[in-house]
Amino acid sequence: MAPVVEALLHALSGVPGADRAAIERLLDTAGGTGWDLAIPVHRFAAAAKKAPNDFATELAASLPDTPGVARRFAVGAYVNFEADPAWLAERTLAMVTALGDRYGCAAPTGRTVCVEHTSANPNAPFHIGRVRNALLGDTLARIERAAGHTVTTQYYVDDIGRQSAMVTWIWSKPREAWPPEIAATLEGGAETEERADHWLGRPYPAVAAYVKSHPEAAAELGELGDRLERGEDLPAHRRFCEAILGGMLESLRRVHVTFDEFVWESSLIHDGSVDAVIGRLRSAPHFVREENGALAIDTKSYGLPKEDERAVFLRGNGTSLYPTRDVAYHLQKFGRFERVVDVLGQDHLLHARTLEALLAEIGESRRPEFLLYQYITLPGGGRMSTRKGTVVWLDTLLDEAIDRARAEVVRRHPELPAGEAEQIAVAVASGAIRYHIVRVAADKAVAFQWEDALSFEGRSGPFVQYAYARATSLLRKAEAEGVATSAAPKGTELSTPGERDLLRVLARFPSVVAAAARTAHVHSIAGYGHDLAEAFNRFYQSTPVLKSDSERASRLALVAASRQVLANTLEMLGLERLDRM
RNA sequence: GGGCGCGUCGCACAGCAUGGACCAGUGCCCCGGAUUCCUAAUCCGGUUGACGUGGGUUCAAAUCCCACCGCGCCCGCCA
Repeated sequence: MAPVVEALLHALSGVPGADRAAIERLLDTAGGTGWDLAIPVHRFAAAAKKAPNDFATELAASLPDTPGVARRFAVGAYVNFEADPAWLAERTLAMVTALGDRYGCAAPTGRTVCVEHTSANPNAPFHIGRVRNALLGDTLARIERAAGHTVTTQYYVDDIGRQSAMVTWIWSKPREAWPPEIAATLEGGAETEERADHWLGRPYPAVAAYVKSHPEAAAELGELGDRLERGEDLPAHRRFCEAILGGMLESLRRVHVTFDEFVWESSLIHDGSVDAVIGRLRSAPHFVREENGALAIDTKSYGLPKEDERAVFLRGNGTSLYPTRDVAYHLQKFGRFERVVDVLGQDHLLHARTLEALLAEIGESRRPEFLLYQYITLPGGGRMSTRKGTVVWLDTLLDEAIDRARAEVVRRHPELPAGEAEQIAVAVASGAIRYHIVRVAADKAVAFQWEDALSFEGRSGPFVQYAYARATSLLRKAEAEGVATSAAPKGTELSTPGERDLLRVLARFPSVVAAAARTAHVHSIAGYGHDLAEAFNRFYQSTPVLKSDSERASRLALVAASRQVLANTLEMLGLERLDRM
């Protein structure tokens, strides 16, 4: 592309507006036309006061020869550049081979990025309404790493506040003292058989309902919340939180989501950083004191869509609120990272704006970047809510996916040992779920559908995994038969339409990754994975490799490169690579 | 009421940032085909569209602007 830009720049010198930026913006890979690069010239023709079609014809004729460009010609008001296919093939394969795992990745930038995601309260098992945050965040972190940054992922654990206190509140009471409607939730379960998050989280919805209609219980709970914030009762509470969090993380590990660091909300209170924030907010420009002693910031000048136009940061009873602690958390992050990214449900938008306002009030100029996403709703519509009990657990979905995948594996490969079949089933299941969630743009609401989530065909994770398995098994066979792969594949031997299409998709990968990082469009990597797998499958179906003669070594090199790029794509999406499936 | 987001074949999505060959691409569904040949979780062919509505800007609008309609979310001394 760069040489073509230079050629155009040279040929268009003297035309007003024909600068490098304009050319780069207009020059694009031509869609279904079959040409590799194309540029519309209307704009330049107008500037030169000529008819667009004539201008294009003249421009095409006046362009200097460019390495890698086989042909250049005008069609209507467009100038097309057809790449020399052999040149493109050899260059692409050489690049993939040389870079290997790093193909598609940018050179290290040295910039540090913190991606905070998931951060679900440790009070119940992980449900699929929450999994979008985890998958978006985890995949974004992988993309940012590929973009050359040094990435740290953080999980902010909320162990302060009433929601978090509910579990401790109920479990700290002797079982005989539990209200019957809460105790009933334990029936049919077995402590020794269920994972901690499932077992300890069982009464949570009932507790939430109970305290709504029982003021004395609500008061007790509020008191516990305050004690926790003051640092009392913390060890017991921490044990419950850790037990449940441990279970939730187990669910997340099943879909290959892990974290570099955990930041406990209580630690920000106990190390004094929340107090420091409160002190700074007290002397902020728009500080106001409410009647009962609560402290707030007047947010009129920030244009928040809040009716009362103020953000309370300290309750009348002297305890802090979530936004206040979040300011402390962000100051901590700003101190360690150059960029700070928060993955948030779009219902937290107002909170994000409030956070920005509070940061401005204390004179902090840095801001986090927000990746906002819409929720996954129930099949009939409506939010999943742990408190309302309207959820599908991630574990339930995974178990179902594994069952279906296992059935498929056994049907296809009855000879496989059970252990290997199971391993494949697990990989296919998690791949299907990850891909299904991440393939849709974050700002699109998604209604959960079992059949869609569990699809192993078409635009799915297993589709991409399958292409990789095919490539792997082909190369395995080549090795077993002692067939050599060319170290210097000849572009002229890779000239079928299927090969050229595949080569083009391979060549596209680095710019797809760069664009995904720039826009935080995580779903575009999923889209690329499908395109690549599709191109490979078409090639595979239409072109013999091991059974070919003179082209065999070159074709094997193409297969090896495809396998490499499929591997890099799968890694970026967090899907397992399977040698067979 | 105010704010944010979304609205594209029957269903589910991509394309919108930077308008350009888009009489719009993909998957599912439906119909028909491909396995003596490297894995048929695949491939090939067929059917399916007022890009929510109306206006505007432009040589050019799914893409930008305005208004309206529909849906979702938010507007707590919850998180």
